[in-house]
Amino acid sequence: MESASALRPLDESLLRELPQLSLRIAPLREPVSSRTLSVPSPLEPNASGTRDSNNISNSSSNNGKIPANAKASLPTVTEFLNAARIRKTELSADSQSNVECPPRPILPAFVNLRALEKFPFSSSFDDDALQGPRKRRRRDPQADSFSEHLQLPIPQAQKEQRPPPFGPFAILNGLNEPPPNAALLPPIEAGSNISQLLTKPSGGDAGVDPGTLVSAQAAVLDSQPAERRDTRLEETLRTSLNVDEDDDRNDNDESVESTNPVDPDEIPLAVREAEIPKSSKALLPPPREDVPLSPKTRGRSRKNLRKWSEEETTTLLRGVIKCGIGNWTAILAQPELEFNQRTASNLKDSASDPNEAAKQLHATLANTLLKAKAEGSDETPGKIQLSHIMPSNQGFEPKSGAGSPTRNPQNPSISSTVSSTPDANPGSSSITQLQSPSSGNSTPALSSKSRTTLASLGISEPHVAKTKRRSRRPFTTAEDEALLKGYAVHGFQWTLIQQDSRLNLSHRKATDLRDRFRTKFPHAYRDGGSVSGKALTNQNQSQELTTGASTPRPHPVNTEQSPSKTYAMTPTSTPATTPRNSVPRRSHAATPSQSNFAQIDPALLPPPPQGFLEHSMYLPPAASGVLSFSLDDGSGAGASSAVETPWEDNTLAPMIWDELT
DNA sequence: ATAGGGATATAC
DNA sequence: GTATATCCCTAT
Repeated sequence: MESASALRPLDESLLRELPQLSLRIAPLREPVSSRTLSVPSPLEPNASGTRDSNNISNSSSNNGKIPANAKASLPTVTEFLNAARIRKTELSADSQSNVECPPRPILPAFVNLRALEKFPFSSSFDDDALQGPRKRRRRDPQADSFSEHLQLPIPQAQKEQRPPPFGPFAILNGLNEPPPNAALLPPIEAGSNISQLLTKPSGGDAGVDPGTLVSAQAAVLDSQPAERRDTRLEETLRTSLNVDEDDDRNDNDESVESTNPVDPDEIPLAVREAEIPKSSKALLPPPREDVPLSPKTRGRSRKNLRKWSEEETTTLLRGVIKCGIGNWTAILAQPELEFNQRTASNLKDSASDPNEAAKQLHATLANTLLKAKAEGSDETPGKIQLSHIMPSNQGFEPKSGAGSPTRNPQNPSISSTVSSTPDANPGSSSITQLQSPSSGNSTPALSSKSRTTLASLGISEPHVAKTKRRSRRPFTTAEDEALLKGYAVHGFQWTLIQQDSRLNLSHRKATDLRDRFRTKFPHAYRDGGSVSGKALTNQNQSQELTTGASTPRPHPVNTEQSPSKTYAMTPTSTPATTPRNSVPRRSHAATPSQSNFAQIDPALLPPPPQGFLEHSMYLPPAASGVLSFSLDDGSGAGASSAVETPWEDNTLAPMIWDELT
């Protein structure tokens, strides 16, 4: 293992260089050829063993011994090709090459099927090919997206943690509490320093910050009457902050509010907070002059401490449900949600510190959110938020999309929550999700109680519910083919298949792939056997996989290119190689390669590698030559011809690795 | 990470 | 209502 890993780099480098070398010097090629040869022959580890032991190849040694590692060490397809080419050239030049590689004969045979599947060959090649580009992107869209989007969850902890944006602000908040003594508020004289400061920053004291001012004010007086002080303060603030509005405001709050054209959201929080909502007025003694105002300076007077009515709380809850916790601004922006001049900050505060009346609601909300978070981990919070808000916005795919949006042309749904790509997907996945409510299970996650509560609130369905289950997306023919290919290469390693960039199955979850394979090729899945061509064909047309297994075709005819291909891949191993079916599929997982393919019918298997590759179509004749070489040089030309014939019948379409290269 | 099995959605 | 595919959760 270790050696293998270590060696590999060398091998690669060698390979790269080889072509040159080989061209130049005949003798040199040997190492290469030998290497290639050694690699593939997993069929008979023992046989290879002789080779392995020595110099030649690291890779070879690997094969026999360690499957897993072997992969890494094994030559990649590219390498093979290169080697093949080289060799080919050499061959043409002289026959010696043949002599040199003893093992070759073996190679061809196993190369075909198995190679793809388990062998280092296949695996290695995958790795190489894949690794570069695909880098094992951990698809975890969920986690990422979730974390990103999810703003709320953890309600209290997070909230508490959040540091106040500003120092001053914090201070102001502190001031919210009614001063123990009214007198504490500093009177603000028009001419006072403070006012000056406010109005004219440039003034002497300009350097002072609001917080300082506030504290200073507070410190300052006791003597003055609260009202007065408020008034003054307000005026001062107003002057400094809202010059234009002075006229209007003087009279009363309402006028201010009603007249104020400015979008609430746009107004600085501090300012808005300062303003007194209509509802709140009732609660608070209306100061006459005071129109609330100032933001920074004055913190919020008692006026601002407006209690949250039940209605508001409910509204908040709804907003949270719709938009998600933490999206206070978004909630405020909801047209249907009216708050009494609450600011985003207010919403946040309320959420974290609900009054008694609303506690229950909050509790419910919290529960709901938590559940949603827990349950819908795969979903992005953002999605949750938006799903309901925008009626137009229908479906979205939670996770799969996030991971690899670009790859699958077929999945438009992937789109972000924002975008509305409801039906972009032919599969209609998006649509299906929305439907969920009807089925009745749509909101399994929520407890009945929660639901009831929500219902009472007028919230028919929490967005959460919708997102819960991904929309159903039937597997397409292309996907099935890719799956088969993936199976051929990776065996039961669904994750690898899923991550294999060549297969473009990233939009599916590994489990999805497994499920599909399980349903489509039950026999193969159970027995770890091969997938009969028939299965594929079936699947293309309709599925008969279930039965399909029963009718295996000895030689599936394959039409490679057409969508409906028959894959003859049966992972079977050559008879010699492996014990067959006995191996439970599990083996696949652990050592997918061998068990799977090996087990399958020998009849199918035998295809020579060359044929196989060539067959795969992608390779041009020349390429085939190369391959043949790579696969089994020795047999070389002669073999190739022989090989081709049989193979063609059996199609291993799946194995098209041209992509790999 | 994969296998097994349950739940749900969809098609017939 | 049944059959099936797909999705999902849980155990290992």
